[in-house]
Amino acid sequence: MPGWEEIRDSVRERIRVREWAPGALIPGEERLAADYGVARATVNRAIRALAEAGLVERRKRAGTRVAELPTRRARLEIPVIRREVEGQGRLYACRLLSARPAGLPAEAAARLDLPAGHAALAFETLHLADGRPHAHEARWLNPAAVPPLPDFSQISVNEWLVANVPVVSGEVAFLAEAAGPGAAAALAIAPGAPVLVTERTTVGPDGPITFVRLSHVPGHRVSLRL
Amino acid sequence: MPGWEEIRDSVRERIRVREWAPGALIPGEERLAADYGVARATVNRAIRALAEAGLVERRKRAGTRVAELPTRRARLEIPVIRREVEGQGRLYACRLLSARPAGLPAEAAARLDLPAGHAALAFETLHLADGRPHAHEARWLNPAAVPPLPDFSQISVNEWLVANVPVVSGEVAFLAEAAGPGAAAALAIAPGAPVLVTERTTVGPDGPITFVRLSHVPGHRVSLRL
DNA sequence: GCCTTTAATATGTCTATACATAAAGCCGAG
DNA sequence: CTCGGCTTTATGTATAGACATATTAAAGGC
Repeated sequence: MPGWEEIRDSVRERIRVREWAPGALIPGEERLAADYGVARATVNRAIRALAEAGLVERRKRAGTRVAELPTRRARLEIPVIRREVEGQGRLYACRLLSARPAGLPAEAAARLDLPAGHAALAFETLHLADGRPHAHEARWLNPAAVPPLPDFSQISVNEWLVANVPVVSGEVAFLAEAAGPGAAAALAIAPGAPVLVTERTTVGPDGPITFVRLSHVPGHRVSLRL
Repeated sequence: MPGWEEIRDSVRERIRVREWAPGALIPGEERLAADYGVARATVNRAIRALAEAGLVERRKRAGTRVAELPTRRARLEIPVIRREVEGQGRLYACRLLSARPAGLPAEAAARLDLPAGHAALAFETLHLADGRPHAHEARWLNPAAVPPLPDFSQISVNEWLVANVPVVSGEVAFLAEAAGPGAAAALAIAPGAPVLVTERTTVGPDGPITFVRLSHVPGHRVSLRL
């Protein structure tokens, strides 16, 4: 008696060998349930898993069809930097370079959907791995959206936020740019060297929370498994 | 009578307001089901969704506890480039710059877990959006792992692979580097300009399939929603 | 006291059944 | 011929009950 995972695998295989071509309808749950000799709920679980993986598309009444161009989906687990570093067996440390009130620069304002110049707190942090620069963080925090701040000499801004402010939605983006003077100095690299930048915007229940730009040391790879 | 999504939201909220602190056990399914007045399966569906989102961790017998550092997960939908470009309302085109047998270079070999110099097919493709360079693709294909190849003047290598070769596992990585001479010429940018590179490795049922390096035009952002 | 076996327990899954919901397609009114 | 509304149908969700499985905690043997 097959379980839902076996049915999922079997259906995936039947799609692979083109028993059902891309774009074609596959049999309904009722039918598959009878074929496999299981209850419809079991088939539902299996096909739903394939739908979540993007291999099939389901619509009520219209049935389930094999996706035309199976969009692969990768999951990125966004790590707290400390964990990422420690996960590589290296010693983590961070230094708060500056923390001061500041108006939002245009780019941060646009990402946070707030007016440029909006009152914010600006943080600059250097993350270290084994004592050497790992990433330079520039962060703008919307004070209206977070509880009173603690003393950030003890805990990194990021970790405090992760643990204390609920996130409703957000965005992560990757881009490449030439290292700016601030980041280059902090990371001890040549200005203009290509750096991988991850930008993160998070929105909480009380509005936009924070916008972070992380400039990674050259050679850094962000990797996701499929 | 609440559905599983409402229960999921309710539990998420109760975690948010610290009714159950990070690391703490939350009540068992049986108990929650009684509290909410639903069947256990409904609670199971709700809590499982939270577990998949990384907000709680479940273990048999041990129960469900609130995750200590809620690792946010982002989903990246890896688009066929044509779709990505067309999704922005721009006209897509691609030009196959070269296609020839070649030994695997060291980097590609390492990623594919094949010996350096292993027989492969090397492709170079330029992707265009609205007639202007969008990305430069260097690809190595393991001929042993794919069916006979079609004529790639009609369809892009990528699209043919997506539609014709099943992928078992793989990896996507982002990094920044200075544009190499080949990519710089193809993209019509200054050599040494910072470019975002996405590397993709895919493995199929018959072994490693392909390794791709996509060099994007400066200013390109890859963005994921949380 | 320490190690092994056993029982208790929370989650995981399956079943059979029922009703809800969305949307495709039919059909009649205008 | 077109626009609503109705019917049909596949998926979505809920339920009570059962058994499976993984783990922990307790009981037992040495």
